[in-house]
Amino acid sequence: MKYKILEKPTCENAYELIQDALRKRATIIIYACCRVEYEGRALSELDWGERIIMIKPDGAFLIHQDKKVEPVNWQPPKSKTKSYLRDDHLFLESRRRTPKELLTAEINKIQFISYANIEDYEELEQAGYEKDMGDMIMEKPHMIEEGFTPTAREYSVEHGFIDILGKDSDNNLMILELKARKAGVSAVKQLRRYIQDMENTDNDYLREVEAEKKKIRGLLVAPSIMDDALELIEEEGIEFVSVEPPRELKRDKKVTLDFF
Amino acid sequence: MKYKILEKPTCENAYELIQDALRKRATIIIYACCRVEYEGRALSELDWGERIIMIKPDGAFLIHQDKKVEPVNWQPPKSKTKSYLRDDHLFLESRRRTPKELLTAEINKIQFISYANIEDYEELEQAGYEKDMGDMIMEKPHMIEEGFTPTAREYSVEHGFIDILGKDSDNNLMILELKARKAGVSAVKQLRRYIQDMENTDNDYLREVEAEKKKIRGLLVAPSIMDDALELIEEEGIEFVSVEPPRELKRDKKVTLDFF
DNA sequence: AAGTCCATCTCGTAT
DNA sequence: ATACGAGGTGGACTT
Repeated sequence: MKYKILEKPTCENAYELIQDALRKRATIIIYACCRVEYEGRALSELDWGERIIMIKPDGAFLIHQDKKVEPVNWQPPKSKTKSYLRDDHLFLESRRRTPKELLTAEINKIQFISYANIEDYEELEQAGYEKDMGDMIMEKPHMIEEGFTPTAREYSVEHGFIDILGKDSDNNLMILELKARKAGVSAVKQLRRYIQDMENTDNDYLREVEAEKKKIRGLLVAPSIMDDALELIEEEGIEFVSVEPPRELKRDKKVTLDFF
Repeated sequence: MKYKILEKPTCENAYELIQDALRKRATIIIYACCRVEYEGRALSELDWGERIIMIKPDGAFLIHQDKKVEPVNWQPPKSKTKSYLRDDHLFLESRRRTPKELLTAEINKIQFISYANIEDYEELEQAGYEKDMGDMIMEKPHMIEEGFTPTAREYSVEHGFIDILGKDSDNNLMILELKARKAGVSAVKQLRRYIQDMENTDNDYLREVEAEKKKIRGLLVAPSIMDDALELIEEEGIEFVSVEPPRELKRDKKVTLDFF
């Protein structure tokens, strides 16, 4: 059986179905009137009302109201779900060990309940992120400027990691800060801190730079930049390079490569 | 009618039900085999597989796989949903204006589809957040230390907002950074920046402090602190004060107040 | 409409 | 297990 639905079941019948579904590691959907309590990292209470409850085979537990993308209450994957009957009501408990968290839904009326063993073997293919930008720049450094040579990725400094470190054609040190979205003031400040870190820290790159009396160039690499960030950049002598994050899915890329 | 379910409907019948549900501003749940494409802030593609699709009356559109809390694809509230039939398949489109985003689900087989006008008039009551901590400290400043007097909340400085600004019993300036969860290195760095901002900026507080030759004290206020953050705090001369975020719901509070 | 910041952020990944 | 950072972050709030 692929799925099962009960309409307006008694709490007892719903309880049986849930036990069955939990054993079979199925995905459960319940449309019911419930009251919810959560205690763990924070504390919350939601009075009686109709909601959609979803319990996934990985232990994820979601309670959705009829608005917003996010569930009103939830537990993450690997939580343990239990159900029991008490005072003519159906209770659902989802428990997590670390951190210790407990979500309890008390149900008094069920419109419908279903479970299904969902068949899905696909994963989301996506593009357009900072990592994709970094990959692209490492592969095609000339898109930053002619003669740019990357020397390190995720280079650790006092205040974090420099996305890409490299040299220009005159052997000046280049510090690249990548943003996949419009860059704001915070990105400029971050880059400024990295530049200071490189100036202050005693390291191989800096010694080389000093020995050759070269400059340290800071480059903010993003598709676009906010006005106030642009002002700050000019004050700081930082450069801005406009680069769009690549919008090519791996699957499409593979097809292209296979083609040649 | 409160809700409606169709089991194994044709795409045509499902289409009719969806049109009906969208008119009635109902919440739609579909368990179906689909393919999904998204283009907007990023780009993604999800090949054929069974998923749960939820469309809420506020325009929120969610596609859930059988794992994780977060939907694999989604659109936020106020998105516009359209559905149409093409090549024997059912298409669902959810469109957003700013930023321009489009989510398209192509459905070839439906296990079941339902819609319901959910009755829920309750909102989540919650406690245990940074704001609650701030409220509590403003009300009972002595919990920071004897003689502490708050003078400002959300005080704007160069790099952000100081959670609480105040004075100790010797009239030294105190900068409080609040964290409702375990504080890490980043919280210390944030506080350090605020202290520097106050030292560098020409402002009333500082003039007063200088005139009286007083100190500026930085306090990290959180339930606990990570080891590396504690090391950094000691280096920086910042103080740590352990405060648990209050865990009292407004409803309970009101009841308590009514009682007396 | 755009910016800012918190969150039971979630989720991946490195340690 | 824990720490750290990115995210189509979402969502509330301010400007």
